[in-house]
Order: sequence, then structure tokens, then C-alpha cells
Amino acid sequence: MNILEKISQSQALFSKSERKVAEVILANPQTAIHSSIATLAKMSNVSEPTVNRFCRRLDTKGFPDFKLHLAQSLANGTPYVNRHVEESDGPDEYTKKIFESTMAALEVARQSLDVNIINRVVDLLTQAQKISFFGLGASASVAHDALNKFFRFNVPVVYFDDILMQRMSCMNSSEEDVVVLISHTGRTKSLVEIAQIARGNDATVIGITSKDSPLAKECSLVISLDVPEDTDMYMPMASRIAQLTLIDVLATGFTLRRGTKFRENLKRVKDTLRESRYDKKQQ
Amino acid sequence: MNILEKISQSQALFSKSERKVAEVILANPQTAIHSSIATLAKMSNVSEPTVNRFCRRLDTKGFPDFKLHLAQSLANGTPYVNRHVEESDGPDEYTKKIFESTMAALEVARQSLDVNIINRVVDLLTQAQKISFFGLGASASVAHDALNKFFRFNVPVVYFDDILMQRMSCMNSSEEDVVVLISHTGRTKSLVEIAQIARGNDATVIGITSKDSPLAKECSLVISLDVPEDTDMYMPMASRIAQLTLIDVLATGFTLRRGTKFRENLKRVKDTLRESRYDKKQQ
DNA sequence: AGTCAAGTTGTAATTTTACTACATTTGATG
DNA sequence: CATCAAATGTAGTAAAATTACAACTTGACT
Repeated sequence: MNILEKISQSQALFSKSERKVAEVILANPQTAIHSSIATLAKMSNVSEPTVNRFCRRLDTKGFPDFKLHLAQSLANGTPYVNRHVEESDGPDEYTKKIFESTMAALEVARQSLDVNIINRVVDLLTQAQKISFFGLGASASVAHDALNKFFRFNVPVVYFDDILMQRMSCMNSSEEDVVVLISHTGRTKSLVEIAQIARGNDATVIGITSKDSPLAKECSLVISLDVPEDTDMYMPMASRIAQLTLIDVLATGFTLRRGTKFRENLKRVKDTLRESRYDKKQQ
Repeated sequence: MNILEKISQSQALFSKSERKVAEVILANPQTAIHSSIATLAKMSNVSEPTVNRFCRRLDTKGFPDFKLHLAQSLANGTPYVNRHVEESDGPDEYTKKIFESTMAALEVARQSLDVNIINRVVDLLTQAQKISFFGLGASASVAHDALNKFFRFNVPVVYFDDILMQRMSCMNSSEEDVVVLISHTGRTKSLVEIAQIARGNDATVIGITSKDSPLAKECSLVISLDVPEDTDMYMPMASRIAQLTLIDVLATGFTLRRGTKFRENLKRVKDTLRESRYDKKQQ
């Protein structure tokens, strides 16, 4: 885990002087990694051994090891998850925080992914007669996006954001069909029911949802995507982005499986759009 | 620049013994960051000062500083932009590449954003009588997502993915209305026309699009979002994610502007969903 | 309030680590 | 093969981190 997050979360664990050290480091981590233990001790108004004890409390081997961890946290593009937006934040602050926590969430999501399952899902998708993408609420737009991607592959794709249409569509599904259900929580009742209907018609049901959820239990195959969600805002944010990126991965896997010739087909689809656009040169 | 890459590229610069050091480090960088200069010297069969000289040749201040740089290169989640998916990539490789390049794209997008414009857009959105989100193709799902977010704020929000509906909606817009148009290229003809119609009806038109595009020219205010897009795949991927994250930023700015009391309102909206879900405990 | 124990913090000595100055080696060139 | 510059190593020095221990807080219980 990112050591900066760990510091801000472990406040309770620290003693008074250790907290002083934590403050100084959090306030200026860049300076911290370039300081010696003596300098840092002086900056925090504590003794050197206190800094050392602080490092060990964070399960590092000592000060140099701690600096290594800190350096990694500070590495470009390794933002910390727990940058919650606060009431007092200005536009520059909340913009930065949201982007950074989104990136961090992607990193976490990537690590939680099971590549073998992705591979099998790509297999199933390439062999499907018809692919359906269903989601509700925030996940509806993800399904919508998936439609947009897979539509270009010249495969029968279906997307509905209406529960009844989703049900009817699943009623008519058959063994060769793949139904992809998207839900962050995996606890949306009507989606679970749809999974059951689809399974009842022998369709392959793939869930993009969280592990061990009711929806996951009803699926033939689950891509579990555990994303740290900032619940302060009462809106799904990072989970959606992770789902979309996963869709990108699946779509990419799909095109790779289909080979180069198929890729040319994609280019043609894209070229078709040209007429609807203003030429780049003409501006 | 990543110091590991730098080492492998600077081979010519090194002396014979220094190259030995480079080899050992490249072979096992994880070990290197946890070794002292003495251990590393022994592993490379060179003297300690040689290791030190090696570090300085790479423009670091000395061995400890070098280790810091190395640690940063090794931090996971340090994405390189130029990780294009290749024909021969397996699932683990393309998954990693897509996630990493998405993260990198977000970082680039964040840096290209103008915070002042974001602030003004948030201003306009909070004051709007009605907010419309329109996009076509891949950007339609982004607009769809925006609907989902702003809908929770108890503001009149409109979203259509049908050109005619979009036009009609804009025809009826007025001075107090804000129309948000989303397009990566900014060269989709019908969207440009819609911008003109909306402007003609005195609505405020906000573009989430690329700078200097035809669409940008027709907007009252443009949030330009320049994203490095992997064109190999002929599909918009990173641009969409950046747009969505921007929507998150706008939505967050919106709620912050409205204050704490408003946030409680959001919680109520979320709680309303409970009935449609399976309880967490019951599983 | 006084005492004691547990926990916290600092001082000073010790050990480890990195760096510097200088000596030796290597190998290329006339 | 003599010479010189570049490369490498040796040994000493300086700096940094860690340890052991002493002094000081804190708060519970008599």
C-alpha cells in the first residue's frame, strides 16, 4: 500500500512526537526524501531516534528503507487513493484530487483483475452469435459504451437501459449468446433476475461486478473488479472508469483475436464517419 | 526520465566496470534498491567507488540518491504513455498496457486542463435553469453518464443521443440554459450545427472538445482536453475516460458550490436506491 | 496527593554506510 | 618499451543511521 496513505491513516497509531514527524513529511514529502534523518528530526523538532521509531512503526526496516517507500509513493503517476475532496477545496485542488484518485483506482483495479478470466471472456465473446450489454443507473452508460465499441466489430450487439427490454431480450437468448451484465455493487435486483432469465435460456452470462455479490453468484463467469470508491460524494466515479477501461481491454482482446485482416475492417468503419465530419485541414 | 531506461540506453557512456554494475542492476533492480553500496560492489565484482562513480554518471548526487531514483522507476503504476498494444501481446500484456496508457492519458489530460475555465463552467452550471448534455458516437455514452450524475442534483437535465431530438431541444432553449456538447475531435458536423442553434437561442454553450476545433469555435466556453489517443486500435479509448473524469470534476465542483446541505440531498437520492437492491448483509 | 508502571522521548556511544584523496593498474600511442 | 591518461582500487575519513540506556511523562490505583 502507498506509504503516504498509510501515514495519514495511521495517525491513531502514532505517539505525539511521531505525529509531528508525520505532519512534516505529509506537508512536504519531496523534501523528506532528500533529507537525512538528522535534518528531518530538526524540522519536526524531535530527536533522531524518534524519526527512526516512526519509520519502524510503518513496518519499514529503518529510515533509508522508509525513504525508498516514500520515493515510490511519490513516483510520477502513482497518486494516492485517499485524496478525498474537502469542503474547502478550490477548483485546482478538487480537479487534481479527482484525477489522481481515478488513476489510483485504475491501478488498484488492474491488480485485482484475473487475466485468465479475461482471456476466457474474450474467447466467449469472439465465439458469440449475439452479445448483449446491460447495466442500470451509472452502469448503463458503461453498457452503452460497450455497445459503441463492439458495434464496430460487425457482430450482432444489443444494448438496452430499459428493464423490460432487457428481460425480453434475455427471454429470446439462446446457447450461442453472451450476455454481459455490468453492476458495481452486484446487488441490483432486476439485474440479478435478468442473469437468471438468461441462464435459464442457456445463454452465457458474464458479470462485470464485485466478487461474491448476488449477481456474481448467478453468472457463468465473473470479472471481479474491486475498486476503492470515494463514498463521500455519493456518486459512482472510479468504479465506472475501471469498468470502461475493462471494456477497452475486452474490445482490444477481441480485435487481437480476430487478427490483422479484421483490424482493416475497423479502419473502414472509422473512415465511414469521415463524411459526417469537418475535414481536419479545412477546420 | 525513467532511470532504468536511462541505464540501458547509456551503455556507451559507461566504462568496463561501470557496465558490470549496470548489468547487475538491470538484472535485478529490486535487489539493488535494498543493497548497500558495499553489497552491490561485491555483486558486480568492482570496488565501492566504482559504484559511486556509476551513480554520478547518471546525474544523481550519489548512491543513496540513485537508489531513490531507482525506487521510483520501480514503483508500480508508473505508466509510460508509449505502451502500444502489439499483435503478439497476450492478455496479461495488453491488459497492463491499456490500463497503464489510460492512466498516463489521464495524467496528460489533467495537465492540459485550465482550472479557471473549469471554475467558470461550474459557475454557469450551478446557475443554469436547465442543463443539456449532448454527444454522438463514443461521446454519447459520456453525455449519458453526465445525465446520470447531474440528474441526482435535482436540476432539470436533458440528454439525447438522437440528432433530431438534440436539435429540437436546442431550438427550445433560452438564455438561462446551458448546453454541454461533448466531442473528442470537435469536427462532428451535426454537433457543430447544434452549437449554432443553441447559441442562436441565447443559451450558453459549453464544449468539451479539442482546442481550435470547429466545434470549439462555436462555443461560449471550451474546456479543451488534449489526450494522447492510441490510434492503432481505431477506437476512442483514452479520450472517453478523460471526458468522464472531467464530468466527475464538474459534478464535484457543482456539489461543493451548493454546500453541505445539498450533499445530504444526494445521500437521500442514493438511499432511495436501497429498495431496488439486495441487502449487503443478506448477500 | 503520592507512587508506580507503562509508555514516550532524548542523549550519547556505536555501528554501518557512503565518500574522498590518493595510489596502483591498465592499455593505448608514439 | 616508455609515457601518459584513463580506469580502478585501497585505505582513511566523514556522515548517517541505529542502539542502548537514561530521563522524563502520563495516568491508574492506593
